[in-house]
Amino acid sequence: MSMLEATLIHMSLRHGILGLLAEQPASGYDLLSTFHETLVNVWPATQSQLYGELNKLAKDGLIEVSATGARGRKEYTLTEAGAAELHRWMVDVEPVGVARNDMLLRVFFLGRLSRSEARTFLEQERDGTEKHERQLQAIEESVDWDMGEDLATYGRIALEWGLRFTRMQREWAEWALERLDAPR
Amino acid sequence: MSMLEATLIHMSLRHGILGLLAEQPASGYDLLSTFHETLVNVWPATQSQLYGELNKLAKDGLIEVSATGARGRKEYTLTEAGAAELHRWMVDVEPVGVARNDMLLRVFFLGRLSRSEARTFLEQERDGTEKHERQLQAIEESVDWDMGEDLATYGRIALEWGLRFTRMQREWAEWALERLDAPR
DNA sequence: GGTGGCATGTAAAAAGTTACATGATTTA
DNA sequence: TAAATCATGTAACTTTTTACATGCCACC
Repeated sequence: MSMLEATLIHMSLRHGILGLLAEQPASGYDLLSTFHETLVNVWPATQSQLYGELNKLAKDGLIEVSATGARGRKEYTLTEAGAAELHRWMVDVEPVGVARNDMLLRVFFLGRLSRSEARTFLEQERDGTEKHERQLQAIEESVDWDMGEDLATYGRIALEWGLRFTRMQREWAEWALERLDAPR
Repeated sequence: MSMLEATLIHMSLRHGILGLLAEQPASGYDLLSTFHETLVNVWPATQSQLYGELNKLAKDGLIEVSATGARGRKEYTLTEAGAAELHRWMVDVEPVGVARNDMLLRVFFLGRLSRSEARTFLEQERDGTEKHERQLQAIEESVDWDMGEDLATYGRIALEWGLRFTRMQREWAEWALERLDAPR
């Protein structure tokens, strides 16, 4: 694969790391916390994947070790090449959007279940979504969004997506349950 | 890995195939059409993946070749074991739900862009979502939903999710654009 | 006789998950 | 001094994508 082609492929974990390091230098351990705490609903990453990608990014010159600390800690900093790649991904690469929804896949096949089983399925979906909705509401209320940091400013906008998504999905499940009882 | 554990892992492509074969026997080619036409927004599958999975499913006894036709066509039928596995997945396996959204990941990093670039990003998102919304509306209007088939009955419920999702996301992008111009 | 659609497959690489593995440092 | 946390890595496997590969059959 040529260098030109290499710049066109996806790898959003890579860009998630670059985006976080654009805010401030961090270790793999630091980044893992952020992926688990802040980005878990948007781009989950495992420890294994993260450490592997950090080494690849360093090898590719998009990040570099800017400090070493106790316990083998390596603090990474974004390079100019890394900042350029982040910017390119932000403005030139069209988002893929959401795909693959195993809940909706089941919905297509609800005809294989009894009416009662289908109702239980949709009720569980409604309740699970409502639970998630309340978790997001709790985050909204607990975080200080006026702190002036970019990640908070735009994190609030991402959270709004989640709040609207969970409300939408809960209402959809309620609608589907009504339709199930009066399908025709 | 034991047989017991094997029944607990994900593999929704597998269950997408089982679900479609539960409606009626079909060849890989038939199934590929359905994945591209009906399930593309829910569970995309490539030709390569599909044919490979069909052979695995046959080997595992969840489907079987019920007829052969011209050009090497193999028509598959769901076995009892396959129907049982489909049912198990429908009622016993909790949906994973939506994860990984590379559009929202970019939103977290919008602070790295100029105000103008960030606005362009959100406008593109709004316009792209609106286009998708209109495509789904066109499907809703063109399909005969009263045909009495399960896949249509529940496909309509899945489509409703898409209609509500695209409306939600378009409205969210509009909200985000307003907030961008009056952020504080 | 050529084109388009029907029909199935393999190979290689990328991306993601789970489990295994090790060790240092801080804090109670 | 024991437990919790910090800290990084490897190995095996699964899932998904992209590209390559082949050939039959119906229709014009």
